[in-house]
Amino acid sequence: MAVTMNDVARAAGVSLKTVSNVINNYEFIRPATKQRVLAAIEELGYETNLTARSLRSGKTSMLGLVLSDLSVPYYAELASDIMKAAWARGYRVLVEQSGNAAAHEKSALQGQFRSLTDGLLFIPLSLDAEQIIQAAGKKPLVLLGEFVQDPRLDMVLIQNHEAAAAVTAHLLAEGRRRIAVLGAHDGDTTGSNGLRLNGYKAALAAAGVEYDPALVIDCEWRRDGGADAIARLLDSGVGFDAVFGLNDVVALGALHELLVRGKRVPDDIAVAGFDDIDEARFASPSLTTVEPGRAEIAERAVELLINRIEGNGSPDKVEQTEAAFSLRVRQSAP
Amino acid sequence: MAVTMNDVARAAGVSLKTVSNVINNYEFIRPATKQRVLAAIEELGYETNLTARSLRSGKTSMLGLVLSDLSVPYYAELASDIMKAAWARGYRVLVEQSGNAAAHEKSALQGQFRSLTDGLLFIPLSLDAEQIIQAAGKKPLVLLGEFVQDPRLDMVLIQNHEAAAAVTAHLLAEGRRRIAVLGAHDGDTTGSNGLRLNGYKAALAAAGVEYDPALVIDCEWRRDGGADAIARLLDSGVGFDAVFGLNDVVALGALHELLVRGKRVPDDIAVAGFDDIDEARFASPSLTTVEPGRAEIAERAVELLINRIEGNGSPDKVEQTEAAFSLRVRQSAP
DNA sequence: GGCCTGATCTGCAACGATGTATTCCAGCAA
DNA sequence: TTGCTGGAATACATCGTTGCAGATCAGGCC
Repeated sequence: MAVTMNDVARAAGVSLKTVSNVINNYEFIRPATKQRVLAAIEELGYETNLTARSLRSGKTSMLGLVLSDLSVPYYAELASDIMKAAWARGYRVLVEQSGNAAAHEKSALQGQFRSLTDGLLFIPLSLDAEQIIQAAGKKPLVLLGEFVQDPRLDMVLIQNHEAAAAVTAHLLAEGRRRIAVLGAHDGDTTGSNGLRLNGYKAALAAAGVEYDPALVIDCEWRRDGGADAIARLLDSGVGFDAVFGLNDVVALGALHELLVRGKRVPDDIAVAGFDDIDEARFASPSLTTVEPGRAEIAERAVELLINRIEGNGSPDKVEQTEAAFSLRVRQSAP
Repeated sequence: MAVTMNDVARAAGVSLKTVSNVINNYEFIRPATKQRVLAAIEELGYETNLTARSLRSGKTSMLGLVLSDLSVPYYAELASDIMKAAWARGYRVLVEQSGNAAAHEKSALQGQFRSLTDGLLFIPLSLDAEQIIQAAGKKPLVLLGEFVQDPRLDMVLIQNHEAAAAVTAHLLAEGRRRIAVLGAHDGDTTGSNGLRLNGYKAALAAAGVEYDPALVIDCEWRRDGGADAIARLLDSGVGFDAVFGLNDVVALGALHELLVRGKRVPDDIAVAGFDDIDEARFASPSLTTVEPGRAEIAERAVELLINRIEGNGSPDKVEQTEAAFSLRVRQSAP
C-alpha cells in the first residue's frame, strides 16, 4: 500500500504527530528534527493522503464550479481562468455541468457535490435568487453575475446593462438606426438577456431612436441559435442595418448566416456581440464586441470565495462587485 | 454539524452498519427495515459524506483529466463529452490544466492529484512514452491519442495519419498542388504534428506530387499561431494554393489572415483544418476539416478507464483503440 | 534546590464511513 | 428436541490524517 505518515514517523524516529506538524509547518520544531522528517519523506516518497486530511479537517481545498456546459467558449475560457486563479491559491476546481437544467443546478447546490467542495462558484441559468437561497446550504457561495441579481447573495457581476448600452451606442454612433437584437424576448427584464436588452433600449432612448419589438428575436445562445434567428428575421422582411447578438456565439452564428445570404458585413449590416471570446478576434470579419472583464471576474470571484471559506473579510457584509468592461471595436462594426 | 449515519441509525432504531447496508444496496435487508431507514434518511436530509467513504473504501469515484488548457476549444468540447460520459457511469471528473509544461504534466501523473482520483485520462503534450511510464504510478491510466503512441500503454487513438491523408487527398482531388502545412516542423515524425505531417506526405506521394519542405511552417497550435505562420509564408513569397492547418484553430487563424490580406478563399487558396470544433461549421467561409471521432473517443476512453478501475476486462492486455474519423467538406475547400 | 516558562514533542481520540467477523433468530429436516 | 441453514442485523476495528491536551526538558530566577 501507499506510504503513510506512520511509516515516515518510524523511519525518522519521531512520532506520527511530529510528522504531521512538520508537514503543516508547525512553528516549534527543532531544525534538526525537521530535517530528519523531511529526509524520511523524501526517501520513502511519501505523499499526503488528501482524502484523510479532508475527512479530519473538514476541508477539501476544492472549489465547485457550476456552469451549463464547457463546450460554450465563454464558459470554457472563464473556467480556465478560474482554475488558474484557484490553483495559485492552493485550491483545485471541480466542474459540474448543469446542462442548464434547473433540477441539476439545484442538486449541485445541495447534493453530494457540495460535500466535495469548500465553496461554490455558481453561474445560475435556470434557478432564480429565491430558489438559490432556498436550496443553498451554509457553505460559502459566490454567484457569477450572469443571470441572477439579489442583495442577499455574494456575487461578482458583469455590467450587463452598461456594456450592452455601450455596444448599442457604438452602433448608433455609426449611423445605424435599425438594430436587431438576437437572444432575448421582447418582454425580458431580468437575467443577462433582460439586462442586456434593457441596456440596448436605454441606449436607443438616449439617442432618440424608437424601439421596435419586431427587431427583438429570441433564440438559444448558441451559434445555430443565432443563425436561425437571423434567418427568421431576414425571411420576415423586417428591415435592419445592424445586429446585436447578446453573446458572441449568437453574433457569430448570425454573421455566418448573413454572409451565406450574401449580405455584406459591415457595409450592409453591422454585427456586434458580447463576451469577447478568443474566436471573436479571428472571425472574418472580426467581431466587434464587449469584453466583460472575464479575467477580473475569475480573479475576484475566486478571491472572494476563498476569503469566505477561510473566514477573512467581514462575514456579515454581502459582497457585490462589478467588473470593468471594455468595448472592442473590430471590422464587423467599425 | 452535518447529519451522519449515526444520526440516521438512531432515528431509525437500527445500527449504523444497517444504514450503511441500506445505502449500499446490500441484498439481505428486510423491506420494513429498509423503509424505516430510508424514511429516516429522508426526514433528516442525510447525505453520504463522500470524503469519509473515500477514505475507508480507497475509491474516490473521480477521474482525473489532464489536458493543456480548457480555453482550447477542442479540449473544452472533449472535456465536456468526457464529463458527461463519466457522469453517466457515476463518476466525476477533476480537470487539471498542465499548460503544456512537462513538469506540470509529471506532477499530475504522480502527485497528490493522483490520490484524488481513481484513474487518469491523460492528453500528453510534453512528456514522451518513456517519461510517462516512469512517472506513472500503479493506478489506471488511459492516454488520449494525441501525441504519444506506445504499445505498453492503454490508449484511445485518433487516426492522425489516415485522417490527415484524407484531408490532403481531398485538397489534391480539387486540383490543389501546392499545399502549405501549418503547425509542424519539417523533420517531425512523432506526435500529432509528426503523424499528421506524415499523413500529408503520404497523400502527396500517392498522388505523385512532390513534397516541398518550404511549405511546412511550424507554429503554436493557436489562432494567432496560424495567423502568424501564414503571414510568414505569404511574406516569404513561396507560392501555394491551399493551406492545411494541423488543427482547426490554426486553420481558422490562417483563414482570417488570408482574408485580411485580400486572398479569396477558396478561389485563390483553399483552407482545411483538423478537429471539427463547433466553430468550424460557422466560420466564414465554413471550414473544411476532419472530425476525429471526438464523441467516440470520450466514450471509449471513459469506458476503458472505468473498466480498468473496476477490474473488468482482461487486465494484462493493453487496450488500444482507434476512433473512426470523417471528412467534413465545407466552403473553405469544397 | 524548587519552581516557572516556553520550546519541543507525544499520545489519544476523532472525523464518518465500510469490511470482516459475529450474533441472533426463524424455519425446517432429522 | 436438536442441529443446521441462511437471512438479517450488529459490533468492532480500521482507513490516514489532525486537534487537543499533556508530557518532557532545558534554562532562568528566586
